[in-house]
Amino acid sequence: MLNQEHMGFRALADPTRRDILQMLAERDMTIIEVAENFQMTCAAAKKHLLILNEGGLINVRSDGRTKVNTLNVDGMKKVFSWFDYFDTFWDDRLSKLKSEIKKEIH
Amino acid sequence: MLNQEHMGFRALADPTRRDILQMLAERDMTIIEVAENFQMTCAAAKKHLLILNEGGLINVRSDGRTKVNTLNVDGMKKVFSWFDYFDTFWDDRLSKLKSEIKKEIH
DNA sequence: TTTGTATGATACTTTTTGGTATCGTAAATA
DNA sequence: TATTTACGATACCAAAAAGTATCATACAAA
Repeated sequence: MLNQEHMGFRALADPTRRDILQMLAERDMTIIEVAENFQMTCAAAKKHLLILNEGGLINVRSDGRTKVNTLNVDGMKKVFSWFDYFDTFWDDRLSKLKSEIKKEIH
Repeated sequence: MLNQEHMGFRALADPTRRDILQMLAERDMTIIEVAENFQMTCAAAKKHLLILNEGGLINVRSDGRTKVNTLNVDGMKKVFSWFDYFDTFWDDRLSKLKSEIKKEIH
């Protein structure tokens, strides 16, 4: 196991885990719900959730006797911000934002 | 092999490959230069460059008898834009950008 | 106790990573 | 022209990491 950044990228390398994250962006889910939605066993879902957790991309909260998995926005931001290094290449994205903001101002 | 998006994320899963990308953001490099910079054999470097290429994150251009590896900005943007799905969670990042752009305008 | 939830522990297979060794080719030069 | 050299591609192998599948366990609540 390397650092947190690496674990985040590693967690994102799997398509199922990326889909789980997008679903968690919509609503919190128990492990059972994840397993049902992605047609896998509970044990398999557990592993994906564990890796997502180790990557700091999700949190787990106890709610009575069930556990609820939620998106960890800060963890997502950290991975997202790795791309900051390439900011100089994002000009069009920036200029798009600029024109939108100018519209907003006027 | 799945789709291009997946190959992009897969390519980013390795720390060495992320470092290679950051270096390519600074300057183009031959395979030999990559191998030297990361203290690995040419064969190992070749494999990383191949995976980066399959992920659409780099391009290779022939220059005389040497081959030059360059950052593929469009490919990088495609992976980067996967995070658009989570835009609603990025508010503070957006407002930070906004205030910077407003400063720039005035 | 039984049931629904969740976790742990293995065992097995596949993929990834990096090494050595080899081969091909284009260009410079003796 | 023949040879050497630089650059790079490929094949094969071993170790490590990751993915998959199954079975056993824990535990609270009805």
